[in-house]
Amino acid sequence: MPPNLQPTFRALSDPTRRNILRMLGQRDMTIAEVSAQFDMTRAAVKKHLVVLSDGGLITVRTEGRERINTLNAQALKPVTDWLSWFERFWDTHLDALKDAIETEDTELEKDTKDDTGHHTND
Amino acid sequence: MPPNLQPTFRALSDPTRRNILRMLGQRDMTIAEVSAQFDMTRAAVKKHLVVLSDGGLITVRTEGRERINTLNAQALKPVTDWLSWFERFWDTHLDALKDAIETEDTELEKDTKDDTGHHTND
DNA sequence: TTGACGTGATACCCTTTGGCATCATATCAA
DNA sequence: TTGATATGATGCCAAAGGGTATCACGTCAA
Repeated sequence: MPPNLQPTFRALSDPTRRNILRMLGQRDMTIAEVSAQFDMTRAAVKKHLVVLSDGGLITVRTEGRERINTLNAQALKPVTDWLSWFERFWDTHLDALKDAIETEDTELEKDTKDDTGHHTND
Repeated sequence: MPPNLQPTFRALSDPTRRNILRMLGQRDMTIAEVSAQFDMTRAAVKKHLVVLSDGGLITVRTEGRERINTLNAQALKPVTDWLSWFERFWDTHLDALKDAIETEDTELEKDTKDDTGHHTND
């Protein structure tokens, strides 16, 4: 059972945060280093980092008085998995996946309070 | 040059909208049909459909007095492409992609007003 | 010890977002 | 025509989001 997608999708919904992920994909950075790349205060960047952390997309380790932010790209896997369900609509060379897809059809997302699960499809 | 990712990521950031996409992946639906699946007013669902449309994820065609919503899964492609940049961190069997990835390294996202492009990395 | 430095935390602001209620408009069916 | 149906559009509201400014606190280096 995949973890809740919502915090991760939420984290990805902001361009600043997406850019931070790309930056951290190149090297670990302190908050100050990340902040230096943007036209906003350190506090604002810090907020973004918290959201990214909530989404599991980064981890933070303390090193002296610094906080090193590290990309945790594995947290993107549930997102790509969710998206892969739709690949059938543009990708034609799908074969073995069909079965897995079909069985997964009826299970829609149940990751937040407002998911009522009313889907009476099928 | 991929279209702006922001409207698409934005559209995906809400669980109701993600569920709508899954539903439309199974069959085209009118607004009323979509609304029937959720514990919210038609007006609220309509707003979600507008956001999905803004993100290019659905198309709408008029049929009599009805509005048929159709999934446009191709609009997810830029998202998966963006995410694929990170696959190197959990996927090991990457070979030919390495070069393409390297050349793409320096080009971060430029899809909104608040992307300052200050990235002095490299 | 004493600052400077890196960060956490909080309060406040304005805008966006997700929801509702309501009314207007167009179409289908008698 | 007349009424039910399907939708569009608008205004309102509370909450969330993205920023700022500011202060407190631990850490490093003299």
